[in-house]
Amino acid sequence: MEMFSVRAAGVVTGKALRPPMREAILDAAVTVLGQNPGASLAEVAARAGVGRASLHRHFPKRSDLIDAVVRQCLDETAAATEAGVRGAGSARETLLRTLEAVIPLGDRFHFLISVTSDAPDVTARYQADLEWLAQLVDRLKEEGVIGSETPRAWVAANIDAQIWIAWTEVAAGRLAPADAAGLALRTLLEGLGRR
Amino acid sequence: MEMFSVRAAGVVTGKALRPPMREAILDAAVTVLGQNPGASLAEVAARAGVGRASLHRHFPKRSDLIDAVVRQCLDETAAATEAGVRGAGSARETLLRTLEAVIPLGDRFHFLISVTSDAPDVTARYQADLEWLAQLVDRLKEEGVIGSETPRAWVAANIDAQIWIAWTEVAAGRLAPADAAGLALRTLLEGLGRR
DNA sequence: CCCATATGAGACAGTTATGTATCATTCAGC
DNA sequence: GCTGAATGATACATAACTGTCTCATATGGG
Repeated sequence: MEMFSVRAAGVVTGKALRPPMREAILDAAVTVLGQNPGASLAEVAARAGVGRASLHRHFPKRSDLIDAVVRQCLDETAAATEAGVRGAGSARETLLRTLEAVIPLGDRFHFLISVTSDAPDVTARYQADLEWLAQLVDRLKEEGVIGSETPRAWVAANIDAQIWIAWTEVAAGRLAPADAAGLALRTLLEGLGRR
Repeated sequence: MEMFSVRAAGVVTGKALRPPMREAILDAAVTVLGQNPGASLAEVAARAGVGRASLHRHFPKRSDLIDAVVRQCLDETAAATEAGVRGAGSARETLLRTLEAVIPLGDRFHFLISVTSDAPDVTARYQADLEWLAQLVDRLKEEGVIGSETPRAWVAANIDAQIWIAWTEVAAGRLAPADAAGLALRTLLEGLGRR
């Protein structure tokens, strides 16, 4: 079992890459709490390969850990969507690039949905993300990619669903990562019907 | 707040409809535990308007309550899909009628997904439902409604997602119940793109 | 009217998770 | 090698939930 994800920024100490314990705990929390929001901190610490006491040193209270994970997930999705927008011309291209960037973060998405945080700035950022998605939907309608009569909420919910489905299928090994975003976009716009 | 759903079978006692406490508890459990699987039994009892001790009289252990709710949800979805199949000719019509019947049970679906039961017969019935859905997908492909190259799991996941999205939108008041199944079917087969 | 049954309220012990504190150990840097 | 900071293990107190029990009450049928 590899304890630390590739994503964790390491500190070069000459030979080995030593990821800070904080990163290992956050990674474990995403996995464990995403799968079971009621999991104990002992489970998170075990998954991270860390003592329970050490977990409490970095995150004194359970809510501190939750908040930190939520914040990290928001940061990652924000960076991913920003990268998706950068250099994209049309709204359709923006959507495709966003799907490509966000689908690998499906577990982050799942965590944000399953866990409720009551920190004011967190909900504000979450609302901002929703607003950004709503504006993308409007642009898609303006371009004629999506029918103007389709409710905005319906479109947004379908985009979220495609992200979740694509990530699940990739994680299950039933879909090649490179094909995920394209299949999701085609399903979103053209459906499953025979063309 | 209406404490008992319309669905709860009542016992006619001359004047009033007096739903058995068991039904009230099961309804409350679907709502409360569906929203937060880690909720305490005290919350379930409060939602049902019942004392916590009375809840334990009907369901001695927490797992007994979970199992009973899962079983009820399976019964309801089975009845709904059976009603959907009855009298439907084509696979496409079967799909539409199934959507019409199942979308109102979206909270049941959500509960079945969010809660894990380890009772052997429950998992067997759950697997049977998945198998039934897989066969429907095959029939849809045979009829040419769905492209034969689309992976079965991808189709099944999309059907589940449409059910969930449609129920959510209806529950939020953003979609008329009568329009839900049709919109879901159209999105499923033709996508959101302008026709 | 009386009685059996079911319920609500409360007390209680057992279990689990949380958060804190202490102590020995390990590891990096000097 | 030495020192200090960080960690792991452990113990502990607290809180919350669970499951059981008892008792008072009400409600419906005979």
